[in-house]
Amino acid sequence: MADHKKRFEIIIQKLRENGQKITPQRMAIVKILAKSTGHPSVEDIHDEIKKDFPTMSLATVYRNIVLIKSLGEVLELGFPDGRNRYDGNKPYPHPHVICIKCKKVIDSNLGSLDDLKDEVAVETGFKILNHRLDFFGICSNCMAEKV
Amino acid sequence: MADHKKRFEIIIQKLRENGQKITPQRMAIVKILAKSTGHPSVEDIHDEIKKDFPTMSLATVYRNIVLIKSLGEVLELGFPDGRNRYDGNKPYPHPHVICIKCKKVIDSNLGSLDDLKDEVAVETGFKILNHRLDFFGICSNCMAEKV
DNA sequence: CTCTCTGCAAAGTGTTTGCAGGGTC
DNA sequence: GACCCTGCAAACACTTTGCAGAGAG
Repeated sequence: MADHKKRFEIIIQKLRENGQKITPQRMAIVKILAKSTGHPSVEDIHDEIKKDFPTMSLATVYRNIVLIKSLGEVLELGFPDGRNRYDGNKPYPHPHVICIKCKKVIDSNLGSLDDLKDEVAVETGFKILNHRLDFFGICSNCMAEKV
Repeated sequence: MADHKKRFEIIIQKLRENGQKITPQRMAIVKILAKSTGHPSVEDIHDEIKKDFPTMSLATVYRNIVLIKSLGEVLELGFPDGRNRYDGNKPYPHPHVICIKCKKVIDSNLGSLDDLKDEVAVETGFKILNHRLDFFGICSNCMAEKV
């Protein structure tokens, strides 16, 4: 089974277990999140779904993302421009590389921060629950453009 | 000369070099940013200054932060709760450790990410300009509280 | 049949901007 | 004296919320 198909089933299952109802809108949102390799914003998701579902409301997207986030099944990428992006395919913390020109976001597969996390915990006395590591720069496409 | 005094002079000097005028409001803002070990929000800064300067406007704080940010003399910490914090004492990227209960932010002195940055650049083809590394958790104070 | 979910519109929150008067250089 | 800066209030962008009707289980 394809990876994003699996993720879709997992999220839907988790919703069911929590007594949530499976509405068509909810399925459409989960479907996009499950294969969210493009790190869509709420508006991206809304636009995408409106193609087949013209009455879909932005509020519904927001509400469902809050819900799925509370189940730990989607990762929110806080964005400097105030437009958050979401990753429901890899909902655990992992490094992102972000182009400040075209806003493209790609995942990096490098570097576990577990050691550093432990060191920081000792240094500060915190119990570390979570982290985020983002690199900002210019992607090769944007660099190639002579603007 | 104390560290934050030095930072104050550096920022003021940089403003002068850029042809900006040194107003009392601006000095007050720079003074707080220069010793911003507490990582104040815009509202924190505004509140602090209003004690001696009751007519100080929020808009002025925002405008000055944009200006100083454009000179590279203050670091903006994007916050999940949408209330940004600022560090004008160490304006270069460095790891932060954030308590999700009391919102306290402290600096970590560990870990250079230069190696990782180079690896990510090779992996993705990006030219990396910047990064951010934040750990979220519970500080020892909040852990001690039986709430 | 019950109880949650949706769509709509209004309200909220943090930030930015237009304008006219005031202050720095 | 020229031009930038400030304070005020309105405008903005994103997100959240109240309500009444629709739909899942």
